Amino acid sequence: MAKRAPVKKSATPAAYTGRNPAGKGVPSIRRNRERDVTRAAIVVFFEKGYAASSVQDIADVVGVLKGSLYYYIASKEDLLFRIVDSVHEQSSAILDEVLALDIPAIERLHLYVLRHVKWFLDNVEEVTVFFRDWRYLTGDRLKIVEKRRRGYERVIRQLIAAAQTEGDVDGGIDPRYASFFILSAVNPAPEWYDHGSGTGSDSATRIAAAYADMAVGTLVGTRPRDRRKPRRAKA
Amino acid sequence: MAKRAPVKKSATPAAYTGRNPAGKGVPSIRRNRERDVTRAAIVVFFEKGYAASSVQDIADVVGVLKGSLYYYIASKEDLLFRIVDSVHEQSSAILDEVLALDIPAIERLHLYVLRHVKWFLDNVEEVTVFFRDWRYLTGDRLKIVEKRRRGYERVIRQLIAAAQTEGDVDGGIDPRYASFFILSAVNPAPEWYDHGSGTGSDSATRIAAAYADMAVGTLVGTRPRDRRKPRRAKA
Amino acid sequence: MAKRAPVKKSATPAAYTGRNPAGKGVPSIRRNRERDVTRAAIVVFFEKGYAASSVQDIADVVGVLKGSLYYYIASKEDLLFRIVDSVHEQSSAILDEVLALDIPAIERLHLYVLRHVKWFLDNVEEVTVFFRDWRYLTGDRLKIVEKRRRGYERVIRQLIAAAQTEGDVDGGIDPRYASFFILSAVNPAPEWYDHGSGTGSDSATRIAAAYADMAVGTLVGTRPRDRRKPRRAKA
Amino acid sequence: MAKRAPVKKSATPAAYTGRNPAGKGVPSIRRNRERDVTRAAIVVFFEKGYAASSVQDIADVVGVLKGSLYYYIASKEDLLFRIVDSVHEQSSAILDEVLALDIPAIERLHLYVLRHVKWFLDNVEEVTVFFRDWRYLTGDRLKIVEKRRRGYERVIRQLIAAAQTEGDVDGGIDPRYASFFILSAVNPAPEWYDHGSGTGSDSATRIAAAYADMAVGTLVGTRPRDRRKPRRAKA
DNA sequence: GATGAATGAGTGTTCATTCAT
DNA sequence: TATGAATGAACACTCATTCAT
Repeated sequence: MAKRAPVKKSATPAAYTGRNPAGKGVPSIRRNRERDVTRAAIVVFFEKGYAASSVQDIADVVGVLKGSLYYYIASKEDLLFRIVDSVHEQSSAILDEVLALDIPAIERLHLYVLRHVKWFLDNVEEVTVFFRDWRYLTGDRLKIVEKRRRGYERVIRQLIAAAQTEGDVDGGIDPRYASFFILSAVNPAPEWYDHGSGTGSDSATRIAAAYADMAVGTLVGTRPRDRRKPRRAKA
Repeated sequence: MAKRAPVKKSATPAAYTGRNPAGKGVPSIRRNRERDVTRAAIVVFFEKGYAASSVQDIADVVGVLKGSLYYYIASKEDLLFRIVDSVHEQSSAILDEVLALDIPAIERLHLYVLRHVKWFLDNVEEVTVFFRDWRYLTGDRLKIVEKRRRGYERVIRQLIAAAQTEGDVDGGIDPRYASFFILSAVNPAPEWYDHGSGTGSDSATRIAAAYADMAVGTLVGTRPRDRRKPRRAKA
Repeated sequence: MAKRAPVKKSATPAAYTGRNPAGKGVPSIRRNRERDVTRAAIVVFFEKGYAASSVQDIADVVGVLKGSLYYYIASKEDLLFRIVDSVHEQSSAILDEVLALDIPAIERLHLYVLRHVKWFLDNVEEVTVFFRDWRYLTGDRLKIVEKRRRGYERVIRQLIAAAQTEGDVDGGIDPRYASFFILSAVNPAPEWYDHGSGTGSDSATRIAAAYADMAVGTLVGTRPRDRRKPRRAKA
Repeated sequence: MAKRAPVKKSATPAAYTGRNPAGKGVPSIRRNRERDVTRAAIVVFFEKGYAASSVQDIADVVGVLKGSLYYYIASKEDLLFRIVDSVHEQSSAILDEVLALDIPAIERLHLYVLRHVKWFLDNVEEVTVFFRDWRYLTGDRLKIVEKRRRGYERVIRQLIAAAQTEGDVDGGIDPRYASFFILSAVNPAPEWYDHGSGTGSDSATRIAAAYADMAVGTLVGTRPRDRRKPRRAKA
């Protein structure tokens, strides 16, 4: 997964994204404390929601005193931003990769939903925090995230419009609504998936496939036609 | 009348559910304070989220002292429950009405999504609070809401299954995933709608129609067929 | 019971002590509201303690709105003072009556404890409030009560001293300590009596008799006699 | 160390029961803050009563901000429980010590009252809080204390019964009433002692001796002897 | 790096009291 | 007489943050 951060201007140190070569000579025990803190934040935020989580909760999970956390973080919101920022990058990477492929728009869309949902289900906690709690950011960081979200939505919209141009999607469909619809359907997936029923976790791939099919169906289903449907899931 | 009353003490006071005869002769200025409080809570919760809202915020909007609110409410959570409960009843009413119709399942589904989204867009604030913040309820009230949600999802699932039996939906679709998908797509609608772009509010009906079409498309779109599509939106 | 109020300067209307001839012509339903309020206060204070009781609690018992209570009372403390004042008068009456008898001091003491405990057990609630919560009075009212208590203790002390003079009580006993001892033993009686064990309420007379015997025993038991009495204090 | 600790969390932290080695080298200024808080609570509760005391009052005495107290305590009630618990242990220790002696029951009783009152007078504040305010505990802690009290009373009762068996106490005495009587007499001792009159504090030993004598007198004084005894109860 | 202690502003909630009607 | 509404001060408690050590 090639990284690609269109905005990148975060206070986020390189170390935290884990992409430094694990510093030679630096005792690895040390370096991981920072990741531990982020991991703990993800778990706690996921379970209680950002607003209802306390710094103490996170300190408890890390196994460190509350005050000590401030060696690693600047503020509670800082932690949220790290998570949001990291998830954004992963998400963008997936999108970029799919967009770069030389296949019909409708197939790119299908593939994108497939990979997105799969990735989502494999990273339920942090991605849920991302989609649920980004609103609690403030100031510039909130603006950054809002901008990214709009950009993201725009790309999907363009993809749908392209599929229309290519004749695979009903011209009567409003790409804007459709992108809302699909993104909305896809994002809260783990909420149902995880708690709603006892669906085993190994079915992540199956769910992703079903979602991809349904997303495409949303677009093509309203058009009276003969063929259609790209790369179907075997399940 | 949420105050301590020696006689009756329902969690859902008559006044609030709107079932009192609205006392003739009583100056309307007085009678509405209770509604004012609930309205203020809806607005505040909608804007800041339940967890980040303070009772003070609500008092400020109502224009009374913080402590005075407790003449009308038992607790902050109480306020949330009122909203959630009220929205639930409206939502159920719509569903029940549609379910009672003697038309094919696929058409009931289409009609349901149409009305649901329309109602949603006409009541963006409280419905958003409902879908976003119900999680912050605790104890029995949380259990009640969770139970309702599961029941709700089950009804939609059965509707999809019925449409499958009636031959209008691809048998390969998993009704469980499909109900998740559609509910998820539909519920956060106003989130995009309201903030995402400057879509005029009079288009609520148009949006609802588009959503209904897409929802049905999700189900039928993956089935190779000729006809289909119930009651289409003219847009 | 002849009344005897050495201080009497209370806001307490005659009606409340119940000694008015129940006003002819005055609808008795009316007049009793005031007593109801005092009764309710006794019950509530007894159960929760003065400090932990709320005016709302009392209003609930009376069956009236909180604000309405203030037609009958000036303040919460006012209610406490009424109770304390009333109990004081009853208590004084018993003491005065016994003191007036022309019998040996030791017998007056025995009789006094007998009647005091009997009266106590027959009026557990208000008397308990009296002994437990008088401390919560403030200002002049607190001073009045403290003064009465000291006077009360002085009378008992003098009675003991008289019994010493009459040769019925060991001269080595300090009347001051003895009066403390006996009053202390006697006052919290209902606390044990009521809750401690399932002693039937009809045994009030029996208990009173036992207490009277023990109280006298306290004084005469240490009198030089043949053997017994372990390790005596040199004082 | 009453703060949230990931590792251990006893209701009775070592420091407070005084069982930690009082860390050599650690500046004593630091170590005592926790005790300071408890001491302050004792003083404040003693003077105003638990229910009428505010956490602010205690913070004022300690000389920290109200919120800072919560680094040391979990709740206001927690503070009360610490006091009650500590007093209970001291009290039990005295009782156990005396019970273990190989002397007649009546002498054990005499000695017990002697030591109990002496200890009481030497720790007036906390012991008064113990006897006066334990009722304000709630839930399990209340149950614990109630159970202990019953156990305590039972032991005294058995001691009296033993003294009866050994022929030192009148068989006509009801050990239950007698234990009530003596415990009641003894427990509020400091209440009179401290405020009632200007008795010097060095007389604690004298008072204790007098009380011990009177307590024993209570039991032996009613034993059939030559003359004396006015109007006895027939029971 | 990490601790232990403290801060101070804020939280939701309670409650005695007042008062126009 | 009694109500319904509001007040405003106080309450117990929380928490993100700071900082000397």
